[in-house]
Amino acid sequence: MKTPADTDEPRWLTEDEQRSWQAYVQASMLLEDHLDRQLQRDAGMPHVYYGLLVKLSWAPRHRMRMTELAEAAKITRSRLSHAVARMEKDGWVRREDCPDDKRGQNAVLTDKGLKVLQDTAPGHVTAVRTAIFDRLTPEQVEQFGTACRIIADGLQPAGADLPWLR
Amino acid sequence: MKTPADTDEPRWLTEDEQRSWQAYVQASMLLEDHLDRQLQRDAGMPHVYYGLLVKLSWAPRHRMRMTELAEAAKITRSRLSHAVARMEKDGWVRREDCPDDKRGQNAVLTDKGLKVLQDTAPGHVTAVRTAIFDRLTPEQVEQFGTACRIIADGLQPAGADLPWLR
DNA sequence: CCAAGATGCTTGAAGTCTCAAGCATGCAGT
DNA sequence: ACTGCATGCTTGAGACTTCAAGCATCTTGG
Repeated sequence: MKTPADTDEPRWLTEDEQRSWQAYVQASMLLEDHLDRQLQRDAGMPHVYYGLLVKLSWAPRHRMRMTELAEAAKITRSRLSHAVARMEKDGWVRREDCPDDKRGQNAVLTDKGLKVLQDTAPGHVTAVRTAIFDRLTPEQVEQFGTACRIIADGLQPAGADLPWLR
Repeated sequence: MKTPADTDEPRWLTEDEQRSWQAYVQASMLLEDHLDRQLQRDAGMPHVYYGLLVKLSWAPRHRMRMTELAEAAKITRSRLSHAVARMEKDGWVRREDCPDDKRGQNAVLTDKGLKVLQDTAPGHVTAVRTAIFDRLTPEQVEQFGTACRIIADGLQPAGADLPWLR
């Protein structure tokens, strides 16, 4: 249960850090819960699935390799497999063999999937805006984004495309 | 699928907002994943459960009413019920009838639970620090915390203790 | 005191996610 | 061409969460 690094007394969080950390944990809990509920109610899908549809809609020809999509959405391939399986049942997404790599699969956004996304987007954006951006000044938005970017960058495997460094 | 409010074209996110939003989504995904993995590996529990043990350890006499605990941790009562059931099996928490309200239950942190928490805390704090606080300036920590607090406040039912207003 | 509704918590089923394992294909070195 | 390992993706089982429903206890108004 202990790694060598843990045996030394760690640097605990300062009071300020503790407060910010608790604020983050609460915000992220409430936010995920809020958006999941909103999307489940209005579109019958969890927030992550919505994100997947969005990524696909942004992609050229509305299709992406599974691994690529998983990385873009920051989820595991396994999770994506299950998610696509589910959305395939709903007819929102279709699998397609990859021409150049017989192991590969493309996830393709269907017309039905696109329509669902278009119908759902306004309500979802409103929810996000109401929960966040209508409450923050442009400066705060920027600061919040900067912090998030730094955190995200720190957590991406140093060279996600340089696996031999890991 | 549409509520009246959705029929008007919504205010889409500006480019800056969109960027901050994507940064947040990615950061929160990566972070939850990272901490869940760390705690699962080192202590056999998901991040939420760790949070519950922490709240209990902070409470007077190491015990809290179920509803109180659920609200503190920003999770549903149902989720808490399942979580406590699981941790009760592990012997980390014990249920106790509430003296003044026969419907009520207290969740009580056991000695074993406290020990698990103490053993786990250093590694977890280090993970949090490495992922976040060692990467942000004190000013950024403050700004990040402020934004999170605003978001969290906006999502708590206006008067969580004033249900008749909802 | 009683009925009716509110509150506190739990339950089971269905949905989702994780983890480890597995299959098929690609690729590098010989 | 062949072996051995890497890569791309899927699968099933078990863990966790959600949702709706349920039971028991309080509380309020008559």
